[in-house]
Amino acid sequence: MALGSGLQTGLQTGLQTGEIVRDGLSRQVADQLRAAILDGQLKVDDRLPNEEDLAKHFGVSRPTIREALKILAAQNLIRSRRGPAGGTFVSRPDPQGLGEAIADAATLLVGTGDIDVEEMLTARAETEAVCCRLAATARTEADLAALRAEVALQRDESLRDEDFCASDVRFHRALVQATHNQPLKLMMYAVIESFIPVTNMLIYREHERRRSVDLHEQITEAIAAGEGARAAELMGRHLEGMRGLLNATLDRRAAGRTG
Amino acid sequence: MALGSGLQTGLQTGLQTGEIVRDGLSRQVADQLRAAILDGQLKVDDRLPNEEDLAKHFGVSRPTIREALKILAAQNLIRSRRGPAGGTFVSRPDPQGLGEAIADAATLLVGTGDIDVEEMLTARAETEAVCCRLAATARTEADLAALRAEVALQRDESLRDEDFCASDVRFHRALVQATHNQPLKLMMYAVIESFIPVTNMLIYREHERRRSVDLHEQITEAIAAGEGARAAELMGRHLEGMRGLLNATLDRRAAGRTG
DNA sequence: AAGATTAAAAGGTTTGACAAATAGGTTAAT
DNA sequence: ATTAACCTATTTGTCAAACCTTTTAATCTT
Repeated sequence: MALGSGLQTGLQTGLQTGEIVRDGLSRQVADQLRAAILDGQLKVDDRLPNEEDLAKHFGVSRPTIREALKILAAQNLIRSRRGPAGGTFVSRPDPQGLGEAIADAATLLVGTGDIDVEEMLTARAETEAVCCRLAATARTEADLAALRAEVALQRDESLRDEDFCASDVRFHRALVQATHNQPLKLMMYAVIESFIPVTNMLIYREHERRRSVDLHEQITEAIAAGEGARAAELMGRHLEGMRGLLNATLDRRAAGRTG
Repeated sequence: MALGSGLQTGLQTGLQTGEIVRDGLSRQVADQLRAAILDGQLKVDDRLPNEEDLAKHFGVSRPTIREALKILAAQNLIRSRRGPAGGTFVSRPDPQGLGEAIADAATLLVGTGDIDVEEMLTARAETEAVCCRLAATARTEADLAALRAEVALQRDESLRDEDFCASDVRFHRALVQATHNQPLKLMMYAVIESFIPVTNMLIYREHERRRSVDLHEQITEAIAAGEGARAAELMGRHLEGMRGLLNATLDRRAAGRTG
């Protein structure tokens, strides 16, 4: 779309109405462009006018436009390239990028104690059980192969803890993939990219890994057999085990701090 | 923290190494500041140096610093105030803002047809069933009051469809709140802020609303009675009903397009 | 002591310029 | 004719220096 047509400017400059301004011309410009993208006025891969034209269109300077574009780029709504044939384009929405943002936020939330680990394990247990059930009916052979590959890797005793955790994350990622449900996948990014790493960081130092691998394997085979309920039940047991270990770990840390 | 101490600059300017630069000094500055925040070098409510000092510290210009700060502000990691005693501060992480980002992404995914409505309803059914089960044990009287208030509102036949949908969203929000599980709440933002509105937009024009309200009421009372399984089952039925209506709607639209 | 005035600090915005990357065409050499 | 090197225009990226607006706190006035 050429923009220019439907897109209103209507920015609130400080000089005019004196009404409540949600601070910042760049913010307002970003909001309007975002609205245009979400409304479908600007479609995926559409090219926006160049920065100078945008500046003219909105009646602001180029640095202000650039700040606005940076905001949208930070939200993965647009991307920019230099050169002729370059410019700013509407991005295809990308769950991956969103996952990173979620992971950052969740990391912070856990760090500040705003997220209780107990609650986190409950959320994991419930949502991953859902994935197990759906995966049991929707999984393909490729999905099973991916799950089994991670189990096999985790059986390697010489694997460093760090790599074990990475494999654990991939296992759960593959589990979600096996549901073949895009929206669920989107939601589960919060779990995969942040809750799982956080849990691992807390636990795996003292966790004998074999029990985890055994459960991973049993879950995989239950899914392969189409037994969703059993897979879900195993996942619940897996996380219950973690809950116990986690509490022990936290207790020991608390004791170490006071003693 | 005063910054300056632990924070390395080490930006890759175009003139130097010629190595792969992930485009943009502002991006690099933002990445470093973000890392400092996530590492805990910069704690919540810490004040960053003013923009001019940051520019000096990183060896870039003020507009570049401002772009970097806009990126972080867009991710709700920092906030800025004017005036002396003003400045840029590390924000308390805020699930609300993250939820909006998830909602934006989900809205786009639905808009571009990357999300299948069938899959969406499955995801809704499964995850909201989880909420029902947890809410049945964790809900407080205040939660029940909130749920009942929305049901009562929805009983009003003179309510405009638009307001009915808004109430529907609030009902589901209250349902999630009743689980008293922060991480689950975080995940459910995708459902609440985008999947539900999308579903409503597609359906409620032709939906006799009474059946929905009846189910909402039954779900609420099941939760009040602590019968999580029954609440989950009712929610499943609710969404199954929607699935039928939705297919009928889509079929009719497809027919109207060709005929 | 209470209120009005004012100065300073900080972010917000503008202007104008130059740098770097890159697609595409042009020219020169094979 | 083909290929390689080079130019050129376009667009984002960066910089520098100023000015504006908002907010706070110290100062002055009453």
